[in-house]
Amino acid sequence: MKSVRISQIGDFEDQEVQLNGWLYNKRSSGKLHFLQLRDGSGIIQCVVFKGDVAPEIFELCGHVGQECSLAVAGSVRKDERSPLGYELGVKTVEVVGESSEYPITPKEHGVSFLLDHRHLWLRSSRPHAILKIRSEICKACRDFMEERDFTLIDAPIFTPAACEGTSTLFETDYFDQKAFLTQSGQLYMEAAAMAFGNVYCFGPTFRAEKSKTRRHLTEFWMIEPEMAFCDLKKDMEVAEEFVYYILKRVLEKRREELKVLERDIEALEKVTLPFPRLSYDEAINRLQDLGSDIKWGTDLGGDDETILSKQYDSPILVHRYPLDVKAFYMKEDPEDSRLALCVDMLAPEGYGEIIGGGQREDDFAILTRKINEHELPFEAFKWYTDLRKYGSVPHAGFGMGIERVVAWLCGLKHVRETIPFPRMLQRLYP
RNA sequence: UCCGGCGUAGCUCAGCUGGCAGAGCGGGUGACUGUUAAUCACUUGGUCGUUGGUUCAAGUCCAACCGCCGGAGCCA
Repeated sequence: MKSVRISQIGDFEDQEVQLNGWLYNKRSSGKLHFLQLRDGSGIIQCVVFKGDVAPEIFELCGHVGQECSLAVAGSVRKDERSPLGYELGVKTVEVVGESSEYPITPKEHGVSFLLDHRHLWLRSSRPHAILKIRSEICKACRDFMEERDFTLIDAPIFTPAACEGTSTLFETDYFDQKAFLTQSGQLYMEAAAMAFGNVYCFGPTFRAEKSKTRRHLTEFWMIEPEMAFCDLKKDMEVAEEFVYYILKRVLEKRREELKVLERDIEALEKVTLPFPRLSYDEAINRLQDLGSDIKWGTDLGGDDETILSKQYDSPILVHRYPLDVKAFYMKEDPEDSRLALCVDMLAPEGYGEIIGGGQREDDFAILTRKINEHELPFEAFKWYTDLRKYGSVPHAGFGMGIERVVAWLCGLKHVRETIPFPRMLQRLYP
């Protein structure tokens, strides 16, 4: 008999098939058992009628536990009462693997309990929907880069030094020296951009920051494009087109999952190109008008980002922050030496920063001075300054945090649900 | 690191001015031919986070510690 996936069940109406899956839930009513079977592609109700199956099969179905794995055979039939449109009229059931007292019941659970059981929680409909959307977003990212002729260049995970200061790095032994887990692939992408033109990396990054907020993980995934012969203006255009492309893909392909998550889809459909652009100066004035006590020269706080982004339906691009609050590699604005040619993209609905990027300092003398001013070890960055000695060109790029984009598109309060196995200040298990 | 809050059954929680440890869900048994987090009956289940203190008596009051949650800073 043919084994089929639940998502394909409509192609087999009135045919006998075998389904392989796990028992999601069960209800009984005298001479009937209703088995909700889950196989990762969908959930279907399998109806076991006492008159249709052997007595020992009916008895067995009364005692199978939640998440018991089953091979169920029967006939596919259309049924208006089913959310799927079809159910299975069961002929035989075989237990593949027993399960009893499964910890995650259909009732409510707390965050800590669910995260302690993340390896099992993945089976539930909500994590399932989120991770399907994450998968779609990752694919959209790669498709966009592929279509725009970006070359995938994988950045190293072990690095000899920080790119933005050492306080937030995970340190590890590397034979007879120290190594750090990467907090960005950007510097390596700059080298690669000089070789390939347009490049990107996509992988995990690590921050040892002891931050406990809904927007932070110690291990998170970032996609970092870098473009040679590119200025801030073009950088912002690529960034907005990229985010819009991802959004459209999710709306097109993952509507069912958004519904499971009860996402306000209309809010996502309001996003249009081009995204509003605000200079840092304008943002500060705007925030002060809205009642914030923020002063020129400081970075935007979480509350400020929320207040600002709630003024718009689309993500916004805030550009040209004060040089002093930004990393050493940011290029100075030739029109105002207090400013950096950088940009942050803030997602709407208060989701905050999803992209940070900008034009890089391409002058050898200025970059060397900046490294010293930031008290960074020059030896560790010697290779990086070489890029300014041998055919330096204007170049720019950005980094997008995948988890924050997933949180925004899914409408989630906390990024811990956007990654299969979150790593946080208080969590390294499972 | 700082500021708040919470630790009671497998889970979610109630437990008042200190006086016999509780509910719902889950697990088990049974009833029911159409259930949708099924329903109904019975039943099972406890080192009240840890240590110390006050008291005739502490889940309850006090102290310290541990764990977790929320927020801030920093960032994607």
